[in-house]
Amino acid sequence: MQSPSEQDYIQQLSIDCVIFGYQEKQLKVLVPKLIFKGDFWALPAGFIYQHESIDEAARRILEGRTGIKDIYLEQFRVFGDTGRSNRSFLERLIELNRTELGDKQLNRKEFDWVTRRFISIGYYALVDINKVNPQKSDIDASVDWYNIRHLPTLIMDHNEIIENALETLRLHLDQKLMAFNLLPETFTMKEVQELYEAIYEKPFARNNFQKKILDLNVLERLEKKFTGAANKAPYLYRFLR
Amino acid sequence: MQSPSEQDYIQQLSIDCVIFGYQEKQLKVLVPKLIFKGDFWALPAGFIYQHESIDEAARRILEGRTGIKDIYLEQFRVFGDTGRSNRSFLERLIELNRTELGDKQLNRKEFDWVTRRFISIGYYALVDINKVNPQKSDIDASVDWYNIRHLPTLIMDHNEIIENALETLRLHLDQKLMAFNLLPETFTMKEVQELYEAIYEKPFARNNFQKKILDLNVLERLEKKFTGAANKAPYLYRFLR
DNA sequence: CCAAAAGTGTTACTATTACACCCATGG
DNA sequence: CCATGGGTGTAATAGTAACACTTTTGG
Repeated sequence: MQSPSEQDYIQQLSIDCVIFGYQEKQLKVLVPKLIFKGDFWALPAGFIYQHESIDEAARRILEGRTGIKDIYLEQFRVFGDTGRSNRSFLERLIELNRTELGDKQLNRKEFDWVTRRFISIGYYALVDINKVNPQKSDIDASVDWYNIRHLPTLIMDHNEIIENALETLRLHLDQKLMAFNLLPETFTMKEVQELYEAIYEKPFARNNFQKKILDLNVLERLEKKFTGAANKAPYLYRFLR
Repeated sequence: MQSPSEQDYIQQLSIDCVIFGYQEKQLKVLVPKLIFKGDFWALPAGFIYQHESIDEAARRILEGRTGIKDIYLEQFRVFGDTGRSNRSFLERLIELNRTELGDKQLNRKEFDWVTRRFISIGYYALVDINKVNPQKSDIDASVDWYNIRHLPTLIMDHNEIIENALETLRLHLDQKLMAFNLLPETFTMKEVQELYEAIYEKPFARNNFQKKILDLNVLERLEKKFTGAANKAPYLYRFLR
């Protein structure tokens, strides 16, 4: 693999992705953990090739981490404070991994490239968690889904970026009808409600919620879902359009 | 003045500013016209120094064009398509200005720098039009306020950027209570209403509008404003907080 | 005293929230 | 036939839009 500094990237500009998923009534974020000693977690990120648009770059980064092509994604903010540099984090990483890094020492050019000030475009993505096969990059020890309220402390301002993504998600959820991107192909109304409750961290009244969602006229009612439970079987729905 | 390529800017990243003002019941945008032959209009723009945040850069650019320091501004979107380059526009400009450019020929290095692909962060600003003293840069023939519905055709995607800024302005106007940034220190309720009508391009009912705005509890009612007209004098208001 | 425009109150409508009831399901 | 959870209808409330009336102002 070519090192970043040798590739034809836009300089000092990166993309950070907040990948949202939903499972077991919890809103989750896909966060890789780095292979190095010292417990470093960092958002999936990447750079922009000269020949691709920023949306294409975000799509490429997301496909690399999730294995899926058609992903709902949206830019939500640029993070451009002067303090945004990998330097302090990388120095600590090198300090803690001196022995392991001995042979495959980062060369000077590489170190300078990645420790310069970076301005980052924040993208968030909504995926059906069941369709995702989390992919490790060559510096990831693991890639896991974390409940948004039980995240580890990530590097730099990545926790703040996630919080910012969540705020934007809440603001635009109804307006752009994007919630259904987090659900499987078919789902019950209760599942939609629990998803909303996970996102907004507050309860909704069952009957009013159903009315509100159905009044959007974007759901097709399918057959009933028999679970074997001793109660009325709920309908399944599919998202249209 | 140093040429861009010699300065310590972030590469291939620019800031485009949509400066909104309000006058004579019209929403206006401050647009400079370039000195070159061929009628080129371009949004106030600039680059980001290594030592300043993107917000600071936007503030610097805005202060340079308006002469005022404390400006309400907000980033609203990144424009990052691959086609975004000054090349075609600059080639046409050079073609049309061959004779004039003869002596002060752009050098190759300079041309290469400014014709590379650029990714631009869009900021919009809201100003009290009476406080602004439009400043020409050294390549501006004039800087004028244009009614947002009677804009000239600007270079590149700048018309699209303005339309995008307006959409964001509409979306966040009430939520962030920013309308008052477009008005002078004191104003009548009718002026607020006409401002809203200019922004949303639709009429509002007078009495309901008054109630809505007063219910925000952010206005202080001052003395009456006597214009000499043969009708009840309206109150003046001041924005609080 | 009149026209014009501002202030305010009152009613009608609509959307949201709260409450209530009935129905399907499997043990 | 009972407990459980789902579907739906109705009443109460709040928020918005429409309408009406009164007041102030200078000629």
